[in-house]
Amino acid sequence: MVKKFIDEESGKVVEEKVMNAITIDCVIFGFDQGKLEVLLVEHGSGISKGKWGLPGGWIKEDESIDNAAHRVLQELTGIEDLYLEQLKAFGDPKRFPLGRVITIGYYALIKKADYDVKAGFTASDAKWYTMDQVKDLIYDHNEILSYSLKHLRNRVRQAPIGFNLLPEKFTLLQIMQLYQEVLNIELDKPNFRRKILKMKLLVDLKEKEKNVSHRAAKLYKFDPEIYKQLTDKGFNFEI
Amino acid sequence: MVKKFIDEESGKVVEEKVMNAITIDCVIFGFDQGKLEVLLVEHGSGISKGKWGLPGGWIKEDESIDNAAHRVLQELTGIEDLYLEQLKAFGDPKRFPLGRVITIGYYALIKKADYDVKAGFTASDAKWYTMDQVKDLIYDHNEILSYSLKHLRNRVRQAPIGFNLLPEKFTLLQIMQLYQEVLNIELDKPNFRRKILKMKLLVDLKEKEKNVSHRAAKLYKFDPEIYKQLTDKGFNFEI
DNA sequence: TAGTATTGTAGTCAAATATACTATAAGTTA
DNA sequence: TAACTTATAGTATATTTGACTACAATACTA
Repeated sequence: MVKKFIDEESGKVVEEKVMNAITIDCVIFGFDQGKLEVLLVEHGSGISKGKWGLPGGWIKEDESIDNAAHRVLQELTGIEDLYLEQLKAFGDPKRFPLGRVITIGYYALIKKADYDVKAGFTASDAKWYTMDQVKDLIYDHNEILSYSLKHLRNRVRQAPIGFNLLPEKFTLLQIMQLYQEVLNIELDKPNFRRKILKMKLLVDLKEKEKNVSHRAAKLYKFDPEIYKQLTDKGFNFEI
Repeated sequence: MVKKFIDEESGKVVEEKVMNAITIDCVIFGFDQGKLEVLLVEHGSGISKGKWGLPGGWIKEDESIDNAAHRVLQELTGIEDLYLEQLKAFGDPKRFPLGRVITIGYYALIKKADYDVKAGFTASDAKWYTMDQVKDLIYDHNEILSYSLKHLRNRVRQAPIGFNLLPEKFTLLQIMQLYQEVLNIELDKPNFRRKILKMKLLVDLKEKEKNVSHRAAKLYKFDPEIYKQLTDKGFNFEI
């Protein structure tokens, strides 16, 4: 690991405390068949070869951290527009075995049904894991993952971000199952319907789901514009 | 700004993208006479001489980010135990005029009445500002400050952290005024009393305030142990 | 084609909570 | 002692939540 560096102007070696290696690591959440999933990658080389971890990368000199995260995700998944939010920085001096590396954790929510996320992966393998399938990850990635889940559980109740895990068009039951899974709670169907419809946040698409072996449910979509108008009027999303 | 560095093993100059200068900046909140305040420092030297900004410092090679933040605050204020939480990392490539510096923002809540916070400041001057007194700060510190205020407003409603801004012993009116100030809302006295007392979170100290020119109010304190017991039973703090 | 299973959707009712008040007590100050 | 300020108790109404019942619509299957 790098420990000394050169000051460009003076040419002298500068104290090592100023500089740090810094990376991005991203928790990519998906939702499939009622289960919350996370996308992990297998490391193809280096000391952690064969182990699984969060997808990540370096921050370039001329890009913002958010841009770096977007770029890394775009390279990995091919998806341009996804929900992406910074979690926090993780910087235990021993988190990376070969030296001091600070990482900035992000989490992303993607509409798994609408994309083939693994398209962008090349050398290393990538795989979806349900939360209880996740075992030992490299470095402190288990900590980052559990922190992000905790964070997601808070955020999902305060802001309408859960929709980013569902297809563009969804049924009320799908949202409810999403909340049940993410928050690990049981919800009452009629009560949940009433609560979410009363917000007047969802657009009734006047369509019904197809190819289901039961009575087809109405399809809705989430409209960010409507949400903005509501919040401007003082509306506060809460589940 | 430093742009190249040496790999210790090979002795070669390594690509510059890997390393970054990284700092801590801390928003220190206080509460005095019904007003939320923030502690700013005047820069005594360098390109930002004479300007005001958030207190900050470098992260050392062998300390965690949290420890760095604690150390920086301890050096500045002399206070060991204060409420300190990481906000997020700020990394716009242009945020620092002389080169790429990523900063990790923290915010702290201190019991202003119980300490003389400015004791630790030496060279540079330090001063408390109410939120509306804050003008142009250096770099992106206005952004960090406004982000931290937004974050505080969310957190203060979800967790009993507001008490960290009050003296050890406080009255119900003091808490209420704190919430009114931080959240910028009006509250009803009897209703607020009932709500907070019903939580059974506060310890009645069987004491009354002194030297007040009106009927003295009962004093209470916040007990983290009680809060822990309540949360273990499923209690959820919410204002 | 009748029956059964599954999910969607509407409605009811009591309990809990929030909100807007009024009233009074206990002090301080003039 | 009167006027004033703040603490504290209480009340009445609206709103929300939670548990539950009922029934409609559709698909499958015997």
